[in-house]
Amino acid sequence: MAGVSPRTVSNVVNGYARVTESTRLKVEQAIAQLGYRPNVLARHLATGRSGQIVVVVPYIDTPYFAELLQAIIPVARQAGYNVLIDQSDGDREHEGQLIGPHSHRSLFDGMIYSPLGLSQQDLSNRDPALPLVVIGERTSAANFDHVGIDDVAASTEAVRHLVSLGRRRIAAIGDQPYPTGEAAQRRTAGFRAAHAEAGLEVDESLIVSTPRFNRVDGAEAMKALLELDSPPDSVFCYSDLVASGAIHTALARGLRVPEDIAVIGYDDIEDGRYNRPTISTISPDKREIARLAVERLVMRIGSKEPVPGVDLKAGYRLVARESTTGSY
Amino acid sequence: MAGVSPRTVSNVVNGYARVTESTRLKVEQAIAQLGYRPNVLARHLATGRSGQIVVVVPYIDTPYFAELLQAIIPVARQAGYNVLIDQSDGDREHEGQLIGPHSHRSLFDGMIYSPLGLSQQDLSNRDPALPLVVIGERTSAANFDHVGIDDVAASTEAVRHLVSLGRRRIAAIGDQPYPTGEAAQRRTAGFRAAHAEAGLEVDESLIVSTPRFNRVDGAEAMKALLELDSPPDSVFCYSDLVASGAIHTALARGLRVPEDIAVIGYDDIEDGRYNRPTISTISPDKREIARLAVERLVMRIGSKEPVPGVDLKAGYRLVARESTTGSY
DNA sequence: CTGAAAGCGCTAACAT
DNA sequence: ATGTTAGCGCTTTCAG
Repeated sequence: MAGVSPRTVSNVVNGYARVTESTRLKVEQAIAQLGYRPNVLARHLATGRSGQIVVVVPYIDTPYFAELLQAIIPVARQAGYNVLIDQSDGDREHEGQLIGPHSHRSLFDGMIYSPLGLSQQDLSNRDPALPLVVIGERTSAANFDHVGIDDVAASTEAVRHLVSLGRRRIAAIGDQPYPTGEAAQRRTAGFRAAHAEAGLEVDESLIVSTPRFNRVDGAEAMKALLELDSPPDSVFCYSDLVASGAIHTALARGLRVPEDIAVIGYDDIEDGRYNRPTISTISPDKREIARLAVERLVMRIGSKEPVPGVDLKAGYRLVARESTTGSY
Repeated sequence: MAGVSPRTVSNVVNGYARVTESTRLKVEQAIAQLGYRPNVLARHLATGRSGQIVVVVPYIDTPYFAELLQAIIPVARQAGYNVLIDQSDGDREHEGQLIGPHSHRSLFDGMIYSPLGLSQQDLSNRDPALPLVVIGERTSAANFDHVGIDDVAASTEAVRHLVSLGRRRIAAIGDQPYPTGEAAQRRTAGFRAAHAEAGLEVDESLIVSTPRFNRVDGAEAMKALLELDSPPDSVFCYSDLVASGAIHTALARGLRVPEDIAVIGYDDIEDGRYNRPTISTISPDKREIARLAVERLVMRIGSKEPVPGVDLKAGYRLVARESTTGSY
């Protein structure tokens, strides 16, 4: 209809080569008139790419991951990719299967992965043909990238905030002193750094470990802390969910938050803004994380040569809300 | 390698026509030896199907939907379909766009849809070429199916349970007396039915509406109920999240659950099993819902002629936990 | 800058 | 029951 060859149409549609303004116009008009839509399936076959990326998170319904997912989807769509969502359940075997050799086979072109059960070791042994970007936990390695915020610095800032409010007996809920708990350990490192900075001693009995980062864990950890002979005057929780549980316990015990005990969380999930009191938190820039991860993954997918793994840091900020400052 | 034609290989791979045992063996051996894997992309192009279905839920991170999603994914995968997840945010416009004409265009073969903002009207006006199964809200229509549980019966049973425990002033939290609140209204209908059955009057002031079915809504509704001159002795909440919020408020007011006020929810989300007290609830058979929805959708996708819309009912059961019985 | 034509790897009507 | 073969609709090498 435009009087040109498929080649030219393809060029116009994909914005490839330089096409004369006049022919481009002709083609675009024909496209509009015909209501033509490229057949995605055919394109996939021709290019050998599925146009899909999969993002694997431990749990879909954990607010932090759900929000991250919601940030990733539009960015990926923008870049021409569809997003497949997979839940690993923090199951080591399942996670291993996902990144194992040929797990994909034309189902997806790359993976954004938030590991829980897998060690750095596992991650490095994976199918090197699978473009991979890891989010949150772990650090990068030779053949994949990592996107996250500076956990140590962010945690230091969170604790520094408590110190600045005059708190001195500061507890930490969420440490995970084992190989797969790297992210938690970085937060503990920040916790210690802030103490050092302020010339405070760390009372080791105030650092409590939890298997996961959810409400129940927070509630029980807080209970333990409140039963100490000398309970803390403030708590740094490694997730907002933990903070929510911890606050719940404190209130149930008749304590006032933040007057009797200040609580700060991590993640800035929406729930925290509606909690009573609203929860102070470290707010990672989820959009930036999403953007960096997708950009990097798309680059990897497009690259012919192997790409060296890099560590990308997104921004974050401290958001002071009622659970520490008490004011509105 | 097996000395047969592509046609035969295709037959074996897809289990199509009758293939001689001997040739099938030869082919299977060759497949194993070569490590052959069918190219999904090519198959898609040849069949004109993408092998993907999309499931649209209002909010990914609402536990009920997240659990439903987790039930659907394996079933769909089993049936050879990949699952795309989309969140509508309960946004009417967005939802309309999703089911509008040509919204899909080879991106997916069918849709499982849990509407929130769309009316029955919108749903019927959609692109009739898109195979559709609706979950939860609404009822079926000429050109799509509906899968759900019998909300009226289930709600009746929930309230009957309260009655059987000797409760007489029973409240309901979650009514939505407007066009898009059909599911809520069915629960209210069950609430009334149980009253009629027991010869109890319905006190209209005990039926409180909420915009959504979440914790905050439940907490605030409960607050209103407790401020009545003659507060209820039990509450039927239209979701477990609502129940969780309601219980929270009750406990914060120093009431005992269930002694002072019994609470029953709906959905049987995992959180309810860990709540303190654990939450009694109506437990829809999510696996059956998933199975029915996928089966029906696959059938629709495969069918050449238009399929009449049907209403499929999945099972459910009453699960009595601490929030009503108090026992463990 | 544009055209011609060869696939991408599979399925399925048609033939035997 | 199995072989032949023509596409599916696009991308892309090679010419011009």
